[in-house]
This record gives sequence, C-alpha cells and structure tokens, in this order.
Amino acid sequence: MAPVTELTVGQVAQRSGVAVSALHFYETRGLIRSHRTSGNQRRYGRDVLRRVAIIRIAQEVGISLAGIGAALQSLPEGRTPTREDWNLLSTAWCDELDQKISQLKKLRDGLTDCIGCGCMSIDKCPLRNKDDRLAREGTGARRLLVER
Amino acid sequence: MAPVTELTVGQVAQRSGVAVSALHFYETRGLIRSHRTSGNQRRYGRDVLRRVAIIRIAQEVGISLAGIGAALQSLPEGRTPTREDWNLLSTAWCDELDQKISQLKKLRDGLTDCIGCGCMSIDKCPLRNKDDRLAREGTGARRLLVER
DNA sequence: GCTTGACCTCAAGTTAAGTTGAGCTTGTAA
DNA sequence: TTACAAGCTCAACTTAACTTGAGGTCAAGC
Repeated sequence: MAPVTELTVGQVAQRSGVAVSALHFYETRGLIRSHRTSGNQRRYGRDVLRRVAIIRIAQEVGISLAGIGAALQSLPEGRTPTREDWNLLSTAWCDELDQKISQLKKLRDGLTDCIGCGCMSIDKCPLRNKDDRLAREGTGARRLLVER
Repeated sequence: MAPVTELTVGQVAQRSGVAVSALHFYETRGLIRSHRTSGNQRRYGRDVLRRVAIIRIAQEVGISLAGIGAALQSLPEGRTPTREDWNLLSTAWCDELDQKISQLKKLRDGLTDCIGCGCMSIDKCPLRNKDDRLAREGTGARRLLVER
C-alpha cells in the first residue's frame, strides 16, 4: 500500500464528512489547497483535515466562508497551522461567539420581559415598539432591533 | 383627513422600518395581509404593525420566514393576535432562543477548552476530532458538530 | 485489456430573503 | 386639471454556499 500521507478528494470527503463538491468549492474559494497527480487528480496533505475541521467549526459558529478565509489567510502562507495559529483563531472566534451569545441573551430577555410583564397590550411592548421609535426618529435607517 | 385606521404600504414601511418591497414579499409569503382600494392599492389594518414587528423580532432571533409563517398560521385565522397569542409565540421563541444560546455556549466552551488545555496538538482536540469520529462511525450522515 | 468506480471541468440550478427596474396606474395638492 | 409622488405587477438580479448534471478521463482489479 502506498504511504497514507496523501489523500484523495473522496477520502477527505469521507473523513471530514464534507461532500466532494463542497471540497472543490472550498478550493475555488482558496480555503484549502491540493496538488495534482500526473493524471490531474487532486491529492491532499493530511493537514487538510485540520483545515476542513476548522472551517466546519467556524461555520457552525456562524462565521461566513469569507470570514473564515480571511482568518486562514492570516496564517503564514502555505504553512500547516501550528498550535499557536489555532490558538489565535480560536481565541478570536471565541470572542465572536461571546458577542453573539450576549446579543441573543438580550433578545431573549426582551422576550421574557414581554411575557412576564404587563406590556402584553403589545402596543407598549418594548420590543415591539423599537421599530416604531426608529421610524419616528426619522430615517429608514435599518438599525437592527437589538442594541449593540 | 381620512381616519387613521388604514395604512398605505408606504406608511407601514416607514413605521415598521421595513422596505416596501419586503412588505410585498411578506405578503406573497402569506405573513401579512392587506385588502385593496378600488384603485388596487394595498391598505393595511393597524395590526399589521404588530405582525411585522413580530416577524422582525423572530428573524432577529434567527427564525426563518417559513418558521415564522408556520407560527403565525397557528393563530386563529385572520384574527388580530391577542396578548394570549403573542404570549404563546414569544414563549415558544424564547425556548428556541434558549436552545440556540446553549448550543453556542457549548461551542464556545469547546473552543475555550481547546485554547486552555494541552490539546493544542490539534490532533487530539475534541472539537477537531468530532468530524473524524463521525466518519469512522460509518456514514456521511451530515450530523452537526454540536451535540443536540 | 476491459470494466467500473472515482475524478475532472464547467455550467446551471437551488434556497432564502429580498432588491431593482421597467412600464403602467392612482391619488392628491397646487 | 395637471403634475408628480406613491402604488402596482412582473421579471430578473443578488449573495452565500453549495449541489446537480453533462460529458469526458483515470486507475485498479479481474
């Protein structure tokens, strides 16, 4: 058997749980890289599994592929990510996660208030009325409902 | 001036902070309703503001329009939502929110562990390896990274 | 040496949630 | 009564993240 160091796209797909077409797609987006055999088939180093795993985790956290790409770019060109690199990324993403969590919490608390309090006349509900307030404040400024 | 009970699409747009085109769109999706003037222009009852507000809140919470539609369907046909109805919806959505929050927390804690612990060899990282484990467990079953 | 399954490329399709534009109609204020 | 802002419909475009399909190549086992 050939050394296990090189993986075909199918093998990567199976081990990572990501479809072959998605791997192709990630490649077009510059998120992963491969070299080709003489017969033009993709071959991946084992580190691609790390990358794909990172990509999936980040997506799960709600980061766009573009964002993930940017983060991965920050890694020294073509280098297999070290623990330092990973550390950096996960710290950054952890912060993003924290932000998202607190945003959601604010919303939830808003809803909770709406349920618990007497505001159920709806018309006085703080959440419900943010919109209206915005409108009255003038522009159609598309501010999000949540305070940032 | 005519009684303020009926709103034009433009007025709804302004008061709700939602674009006219979005209101049209919501209507095609059955999320809001209007009747027409003899000249075929939309007129809305004031309760549309409630509906739109609910829609926006739910979206903010990460619920899809389809999901919102389903929830709104559960309200008695064509009735203006009462405080009871709203209560029901917000309770349900609050639960969804809670779930989302705890999902994110799990992910964050996973990341945090990865940062703090010695697992930074990456290869032993619990997050990183969920994929691989899945692959080994057999199918390409597209399970999400997070436990539910 | 042939069959078969894995690969390859490239174009087009998909879903969500709208936006944009064209061409035409209403409604209202001067 | 006329101008012009606001409405109307319908089709097409947008972005993200892929998937699907067509048409053709590669490689490995029998």
